[in-house]
Amino acid sequence: MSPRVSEEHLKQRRASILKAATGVFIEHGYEKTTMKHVMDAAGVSRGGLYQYFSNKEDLFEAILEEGLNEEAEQSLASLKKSSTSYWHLLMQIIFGEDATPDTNMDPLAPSKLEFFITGRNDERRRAYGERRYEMGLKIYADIIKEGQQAGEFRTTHHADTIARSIITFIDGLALDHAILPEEKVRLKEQSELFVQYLNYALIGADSSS
Amino acid sequence: MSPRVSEEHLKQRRASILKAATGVFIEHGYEKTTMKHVMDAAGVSRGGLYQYFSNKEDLFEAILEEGLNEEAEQSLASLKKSSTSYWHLLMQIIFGEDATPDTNMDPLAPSKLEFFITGRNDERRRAYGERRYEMGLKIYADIIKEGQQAGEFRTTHHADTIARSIITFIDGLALDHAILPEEKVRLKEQSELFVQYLNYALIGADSSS
Amino acid sequence: MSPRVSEEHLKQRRASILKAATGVFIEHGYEKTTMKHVMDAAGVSRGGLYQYFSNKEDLFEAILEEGLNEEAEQSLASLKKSSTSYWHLLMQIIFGEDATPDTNMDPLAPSKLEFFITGRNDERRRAYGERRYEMGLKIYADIIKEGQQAGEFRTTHHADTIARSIITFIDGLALDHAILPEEKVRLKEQSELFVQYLNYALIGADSSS
Amino acid sequence: MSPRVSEEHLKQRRASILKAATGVFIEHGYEKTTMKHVMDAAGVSRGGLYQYFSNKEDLFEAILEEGLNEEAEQSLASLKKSSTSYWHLLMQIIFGEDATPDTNMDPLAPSKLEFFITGRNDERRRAYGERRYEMGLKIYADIIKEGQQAGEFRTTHHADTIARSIITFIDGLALDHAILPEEKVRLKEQSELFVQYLNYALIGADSSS
DNA sequence: CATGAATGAGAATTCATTCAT
DNA sequence: CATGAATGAATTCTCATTCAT
Repeated sequence: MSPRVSEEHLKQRRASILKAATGVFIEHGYEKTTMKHVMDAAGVSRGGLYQYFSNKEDLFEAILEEGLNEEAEQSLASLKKSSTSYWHLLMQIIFGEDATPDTNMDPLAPSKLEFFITGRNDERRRAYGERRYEMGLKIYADIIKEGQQAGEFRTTHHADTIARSIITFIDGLALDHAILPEEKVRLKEQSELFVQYLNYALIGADSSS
Repeated sequence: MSPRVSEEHLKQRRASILKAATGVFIEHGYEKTTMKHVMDAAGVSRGGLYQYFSNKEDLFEAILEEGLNEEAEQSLASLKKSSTSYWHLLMQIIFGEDATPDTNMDPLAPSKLEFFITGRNDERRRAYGERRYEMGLKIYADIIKEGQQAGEFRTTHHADTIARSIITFIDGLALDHAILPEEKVRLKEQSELFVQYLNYALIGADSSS
Repeated sequence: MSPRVSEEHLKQRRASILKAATGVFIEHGYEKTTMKHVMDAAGVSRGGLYQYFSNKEDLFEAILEEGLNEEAEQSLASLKKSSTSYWHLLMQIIFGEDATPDTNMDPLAPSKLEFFITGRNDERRRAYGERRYEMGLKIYADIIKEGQQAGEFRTTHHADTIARSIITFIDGLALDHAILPEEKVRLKEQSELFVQYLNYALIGADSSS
Repeated sequence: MSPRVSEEHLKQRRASILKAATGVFIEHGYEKTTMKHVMDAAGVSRGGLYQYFSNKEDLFEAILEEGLNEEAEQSLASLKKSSTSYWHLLMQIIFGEDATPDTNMDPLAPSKLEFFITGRNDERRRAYGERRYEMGLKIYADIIKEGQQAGEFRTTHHADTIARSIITFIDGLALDHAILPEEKVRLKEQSELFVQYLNYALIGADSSS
């Protein structure tokens, strides 16, 4: 009744395919990646691959979900540790643990953009994208709202609008970073300026970093 | 022998293909558009189409160039008329004639993003994207610099950094607008907030809209 | 070592697979049915299924054999009970117990036709089909011959030819019934006409039902 | 504007593909035939084949239509020439020009049966099959009706029912002929018996062979 | 015996691009 | 110049069957 191959093995295999696929997607991008690429990278047969993921879209979404889980855990952890201030918490969520603008970017980000842009006319994909957007939005908006209630942030602007702007900016950066070489995007400088923007919008005084 | 067909005719034919193709790219996006789509929309034969544009990429770039020309002319014209202030000029370039944030977006924008994102590993395309980025950057940077020299803008930030951020923000908006329904992006609200910040960063007084 | 699992159990398992498979073949037809369909319907694992039947063909033939056994038993039983007349016996074998044309048809018939038609170029399948044909033919032919010897049937036509015609007609009906909706085939009317045909061929007088 | 390749050439090419495909379908049957088979037999490239027929189903239906046209013309021609009697006309339509049961059968018949049987759960195919059935039915039914009105045929049975039985019988013969070797089907003997009965049912006199 | 993961041959279909007319 | 027939490389996906556990 129970599978002869340990469930652990299955999970590992799935994970290894996912990992290999992630690498492939990073290298070739979503559109250019073929199932053959993944097969070769993961060392799986055609049928084996399709056993785990019924098509490229499914495969990519699985990767997205994985990422989501990681992010979620991370931000949750952050939330708890960062008692100092809502501002600091926000910075942590945006820039990671050290709350400081840096040069690192999710290497899969370009493919993600591709995935959603090329699929913008597909109902299913679109809905999926919207759900993800809402989730991200909520995280930022909630913190901002709490900060406003706690009196740390000013209420001049809707928490929602600011949250949206955070996403917009991050998306914009990801986009430019995907297309342009680092020396043209100047991730760090732009991020710093953006932090100032947020500081202005949330706190008002010019106490930038 | 002089050409059989008047050069004028050729130009017109080319323009009509370009126009039809633009519509097709807007509707289907870059990747999903096939040469057949364009042929049908433009009422050209396969061979005819290839006579003018040697492949899909070439065709799309031609459309991009056309757009560039229009924009260039427009901004040049704007430049001349807008004697009032550099601020007003900047707004005009960003938001068009009326210098006011609105809901309109270049309908071809999503396809442009597609074009550059999916082609990010292609040397040729990448170089082309960079050139375009530089051109856009220069326009914003120049105005900001001039505004700074004229004393209208403060020099707290590098003109260049602000110019980049403008592009990043616009790209981010375009991206989200491509993927999400308008009620989720809130183009106008986001734009207004951004303008407010720009005003703060360049001029300083908190004279929000 | 004696077998671990009782032979009874094995038989039952086999029978349950066969039953489930029959349902699947009826629903999807022979070609469209996949082993997966059968597995799911029978609640057997892939390996389990192959333990009992080494491939789809084997599985289907097993079903055919089962059917054959049933039919054989049935007709044998009929043979014994029906002492009234050879005519009545013939009707019973063709139309079942009540010896009357009705609307019922073997639901598996369409798949059987598929099986033999699509496999007509396969030596093995062809031979199998021929054997079955011969068996069916013999049953009809024997009764007719006996009826002729008993003087009940006239000898104008070869028993063999009439027997063949019975099969041809039944096959034709099964075929049309498989393809067309009942209201187009008119099973009953056609059957009645056919009975008349037989009556004509065997007895001659127009004493139709 | 007009094609550079003569329309004649196009038709010929299409016809040649159709002819080659017919041969392939006769040899392998509908299901087993692949587009590759057709390509090779017709000496067309993959793309070329798909230019003319968008898939296997389309291709096969085109062949069916061709056949229909031929048959239609033939029967129409027959209709006109055969002034002798309705009976003779009927025989001509069933058995061809010479109005005599013989051993010839449409070599494509098995594939046709396959096509409709394996596609019996497909809405489109089913509808197509029904349409064809109706057409065939009408031809037979009309003649019988006319014969009845002319007093040549008796009205004991509905023209419609007899027409259906003719089709059923022919289908049954085609089926058995597809599966069994000629010496088992005995096309000729069966046909003769059937004709005899038809004669009895329509005319009544027992003028058997 | 049972299990179901893994295999891989094979089929269908699409589309950019070429080239004879 | 214009035309559209022809090409064929590429890709996706399916499924019967095998075999290690």
